[in-house]
Amino acid sequence: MNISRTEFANCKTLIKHKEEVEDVEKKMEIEIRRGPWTVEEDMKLISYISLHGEGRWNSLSRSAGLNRTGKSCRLRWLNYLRPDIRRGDISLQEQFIILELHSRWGNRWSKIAQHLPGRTDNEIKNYWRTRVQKHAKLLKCDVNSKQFKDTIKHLWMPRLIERIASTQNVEFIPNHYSPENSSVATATSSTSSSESMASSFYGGDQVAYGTSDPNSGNWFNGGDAFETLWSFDELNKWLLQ
DNA sequence: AACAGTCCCAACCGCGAATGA
DNA sequence: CTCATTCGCGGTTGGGACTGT
Repeated sequence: MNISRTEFANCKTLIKHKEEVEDVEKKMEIEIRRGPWTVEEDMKLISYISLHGEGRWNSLSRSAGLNRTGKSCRLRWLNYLRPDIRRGDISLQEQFIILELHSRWGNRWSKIAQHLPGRTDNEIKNYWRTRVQKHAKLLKCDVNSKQFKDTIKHLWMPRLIERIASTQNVEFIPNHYSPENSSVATATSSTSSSESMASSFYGGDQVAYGTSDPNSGNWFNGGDAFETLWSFDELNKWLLQ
């Protein structure tokens, strides 16, 4: 077994630390709060961060007077309380981006989330697990199988493009569009490939639409469940071809 | 109305990596 | 170099909401 010195040291530290924490918690009967956050806790966290900023979560938790772990505070802030969190249904465009980026990077939720302003990795992960995996289950195929990936690439994504093109004007193309990325113009017509559409939306590997205002009526809005894009029978027929 | 089954999401957990003393 | 602490990621789960019978 190959293990680096650092890894070995980390293992030892982890075990020792865990034992110590458990020991102290037992002895002192410290009541670390778990479960759903109360309004008061939220207010404490928000007001503390607005005054002192985020980071150093363990000490932040103590200083803010919260009987929570630093981890719990961080999660609550990042996934729920942050002011730039975008709520509501995942739009068609966002669905498209998730499908496209997942096909490239797999379960790299945080990386995918970087390309969806206001969406958290947790939200995207939940979306994938509840919606996309549900379809794979219905079709009785593995979500990582080539068959299912092909379904996404050749059926779902083109359908999404059609729907997006039919519901959006050219004016609603992403605001990072530039003349050198002229594929966008054709991408919004029904004959484009999903690849060119994808690159037009999120600018390849760069975060290209970070300036989109989540609250304005831009191309991000107008969510629509992708279940409405096709029927289950239709999907099944395609799979059996 | 009552119950059972399913869906969905907030929150937790374990782990590895990074950072600082 | 070692040890302690913190951060961030991906996987999992508990329970409320919703839907069907």
